[in-house]
Order: sequence, then C-alpha cells, then structure tokens
Amino acid sequence: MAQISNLSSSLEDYLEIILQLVQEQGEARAKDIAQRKSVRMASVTGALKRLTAEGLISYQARESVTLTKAGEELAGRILGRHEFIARFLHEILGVDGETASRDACAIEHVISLESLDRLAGFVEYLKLCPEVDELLISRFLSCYNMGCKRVAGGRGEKPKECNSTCPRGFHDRAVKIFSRKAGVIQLSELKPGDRARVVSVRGSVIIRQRLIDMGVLPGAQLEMQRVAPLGDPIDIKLKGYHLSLRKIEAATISVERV
Amino acid sequence: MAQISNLSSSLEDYLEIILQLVQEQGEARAKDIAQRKSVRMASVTGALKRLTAEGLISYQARESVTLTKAGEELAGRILGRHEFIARFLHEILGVDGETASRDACAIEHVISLESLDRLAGFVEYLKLCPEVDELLISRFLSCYNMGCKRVAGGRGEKPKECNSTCPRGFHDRAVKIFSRKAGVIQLSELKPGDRARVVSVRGSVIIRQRLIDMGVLPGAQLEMQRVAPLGDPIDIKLKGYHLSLRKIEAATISVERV
DNA sequence: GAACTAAGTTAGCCATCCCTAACAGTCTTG
DNA sequence: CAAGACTGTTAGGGATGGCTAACTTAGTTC
Repeated sequence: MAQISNLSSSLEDYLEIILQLVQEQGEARAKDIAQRKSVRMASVTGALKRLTAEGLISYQARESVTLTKAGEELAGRILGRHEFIARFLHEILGVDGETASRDACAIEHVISLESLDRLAGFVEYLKLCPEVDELLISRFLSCYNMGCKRVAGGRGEKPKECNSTCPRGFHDRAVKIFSRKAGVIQLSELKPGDRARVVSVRGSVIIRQRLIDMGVLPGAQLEMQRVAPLGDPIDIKLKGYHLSLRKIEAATISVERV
Repeated sequence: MAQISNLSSSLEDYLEIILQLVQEQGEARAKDIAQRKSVRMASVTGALKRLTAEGLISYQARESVTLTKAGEELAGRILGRHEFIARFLHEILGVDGETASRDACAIEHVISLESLDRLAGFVEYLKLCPEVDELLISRFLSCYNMGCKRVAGGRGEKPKECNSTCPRGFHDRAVKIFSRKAGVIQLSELKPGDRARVVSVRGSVIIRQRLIDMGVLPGAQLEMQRVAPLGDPIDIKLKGYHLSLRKIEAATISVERV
C-alpha cells in the first residue's frame, strides 16, 4: 500500500507532535511531548531513541529535540495529512473540533494516499464546481444539525418533513444510522406480523442491486409475513407488494421495529 | 470515544470475517479465516479463544465457528460500517475496489460513530439534495480520472485548462497533493529568486485565515525575495505584490519548485 | 489397518508500546 | 551550598498479536 512512511502509527504521532511543538514553541521538550500524547515520560524516551535510529531527529539526552532535514520533510507531510482530514471532518461534515482532531489522528495512519488524494480532489471539486452552490455545505450542516426527529403522522399518513429546506426523506434515512445501538436486528429475527424499517442493506453489489430494485432501501417500511421452517424463503410485505427473499439475501438486511 | 465495541481492531476483524464467511458459505472454518485475514492458523486459534471468552462466538476445538446472538448483532454492525466506508471510497470517490476495501478495513476500527453518522448524512444529502445534479459524482469522477496534467503555457501565459468541464483551477489544486513525494519543501527552504507553487497551508485557523487573505492558497505561485538572517521575516512576491511573512507563518507553508 | 494428508492445537518466541518504580542529573531557593 | 522540585533515564513487566515448530486428530486411500 502506498503509504507516507514505514513508521508505526505511534512513531508518526511522535514525529507530528514534535513538529507542532517546534512550530508553536520553537523547541520540543520530552515533557511537552509526553503531555500532548498523554503518555508517560518513560515512553517518550523510548520513542525518541527509535526516531533517532531512523535518522529523523537529532537528540542528546536531556536536551530538546530537533528535526533533521528528512524528519522535517516527513513530519510536514504527516502534519499536512492530519490537518486535511481534521478540516474535512470539521468544516465539511461539521464534526466537533476535538472529535475531528482525534479521528484524524487515527485515520491519518491507515488511509492510503490514493484515497486521501481523491478525497482532497472531491473537496476541491465541491468548492470549485460551478453547478454546486457555495452554500451547499452550510445547508447540509444546518439540515443535519437540526437533529429533528421525523414526526410520524397517524396510521397510513405520510410522515411530515421537519423543515422545508431538508430534502424529502433525508431524516428518515441519514440520521445516526451507525450510532443507533439498540433495536437494530436482522430481518430474519422478525416474527410474522412484525413491522419494521430497513436500517441498512449490506452484501455484494449484485445482491444489493436486486434488493434495491425490489424497493428494499434504508428507510423503507415492511411487514414480515412468513418465515419458512428453515428460514428460506422469507416472505415480506413492502409498499403493498409481497416479496419473497432468500435466506442469503435476508441476512444482509438490518431493520428496526416500528 | 463513542465506539461500536470494546474489542481490539484485530478481534473486530475476526468477527467481521466470521460473519462474511457464514453468510457466504454457511459456516466459518479456521482455515478460511486464516486465509482471509492473511495470518497463520495458530493466530486464529488464539483469536477464537478470546472471542469465545467475550461471549461473541461459540466454538469447540476442531469444529466450525458459530456466532452467538450478541456476536451476530455486533458483527452485523461492524460489517455494515465496513461496507459503508468501502462504498463511499469506491462509489463516490472512485478509489479502486481493492484499495477501498483495505482502507475501509483500517478506518472502520478508528473512526468515531459521530464522524461516520455525519459522513453517511452527507452522502445522503448529496443524493437527495435537489440543487445537486445527480450527475455530480460522475462528473467529478470523470474529471478526476482524466488525470490530465496542466499544460503550462509560455512565460506569463495563463495555464490552459485540460477540459472545459473541469472547474477552473481544479487540476492545479487538487491532483495528488498527498502522494506527491519528491520536491515538496518548506517555504523557508527556498533561496532568493526561487519560484515555487504553494502545495499546502497548515497551522491554526487564525494563521491560515491570514495567509488566505493575503492570497497564499494551494496552487498560488510565488517568488522568494529575501530571507532575513535568522529566518524572520521572509519576503515573497505573490501575484505581483510583496508580502512579508513571519517565521511561524512561513513554517506552515509547503511549496514545490517550478 | 498402515500410511498419508489436511486441519487444528500447543508451546514458546519476538516486536511494539505502553506502564511503574527507582534512580540521576539540573535548577531554584532559602 | 544543601534541600527540594523538576526533568529525564533505566530497568523490568505486561498486554496484544503476530510468528515457527512440533504435535494431535480425523479423514482418505491403498
């Protein structure tokens, strides 16, 4: 995999922190490094030895750390990567600053340069593309941040949209599908007569395409009809139609009861 | 940090692989797990013991692995997360399938649920938002994938755009800023008279804002004028104007010579 | 049923990277 | 200048999670 260095994540972190400290304070002391990385001094001593062995820093015991030419080059690249990811999370997606920085700190060490380049390209494209209104991002953020709950109407009634500026169906489908912990179960766990809403559809492109063609989309409501003795096939009712799913298809569908 | 489980990345991987194998083949054998995770059988044995201790699988020596109720729940959530990230990378950003899956495999273990929810929300928003043409993604992909190089005109001439559908300046700014390895240096390394292009601007929001106000943006061309004895201040020429930067500002700017 | 083979286990090793505890310089202050 | 406070180092330990090598179990084949 094309990676930025052959250092471990931990050593990349140390190097990045050293550059930050040098930029902010003019020098990097072991104590400040320990504090910023939330580790003990003893761990820093070990890391500095390994970085010295790699030729990235020059360090005499009890002195402050300086970056070598190679170290500065690499640290700059690592820091640039970190700050790009943090900015994407914070400025585009609206993740709060601290979480964004923490996530960036972790993601930066594992993402490939190809994905990173393409993400950067995508962000540039959104900013430069003439068809995309420059307010797209702020509209997304205000829409997402409203965090409004879908207001369910009476039986048979269409749910109301929370806000006329949110695209139809947005809150049904997009809000907190990952952090929603409780209540998400496999389709196959439903009993006949249970009603549920589709939370996610996994599986290969082929299976997903077939399910999507049948209308099995996140947010879709369905009712379990019948499960055959061995769980194959499963009959459901969706938007008034009866569907028969094979066990292997049903296994890719997560739902929550409504 | 809100996370999906308190397992290590490695154990989450094992659990995910087990679910995939159960879905694909009806059962998960140690050998297949080892093969898919590219580890030796001995490592699998150890992992299966730890997963059994967590109550996520039930496993008798030399038998095939089955997921417990809790294991199936968790594995489904882990797999859903993986597949969402892989799909984002592949279908939206256009990363090739294998790299996307590998990156997803790594990112899924470290990203917070908040970031993931917001990314999912953003993707939904792009799909549903009436102002965004549904061809946005495919236009981005064709534009990015052209991979065309900017064709530099003669001295003083504006560079030509590669393609009329690419937003102006897109290729100058967005293409492979992270994987570009050689030649990216700190602004302070330039010598008087050197010309360079800005590759990235890091640093706090305050510093970046100030630099952006002065026109120091990725892609901007500049010429080094003078570096004071201790590196502070640095004078550059940019778009015909002279700018004086403090050392701490200059340190956040990466450039490449042109 | 002996021999072979594939699958899986056990035992022991190693690297990374954190920790605590104890020790060693260095700076400040009465 | 001696005591105390800080800063930093060394030594040793533990968790994780890989590895190899040697063994066991079970199924197949002649």
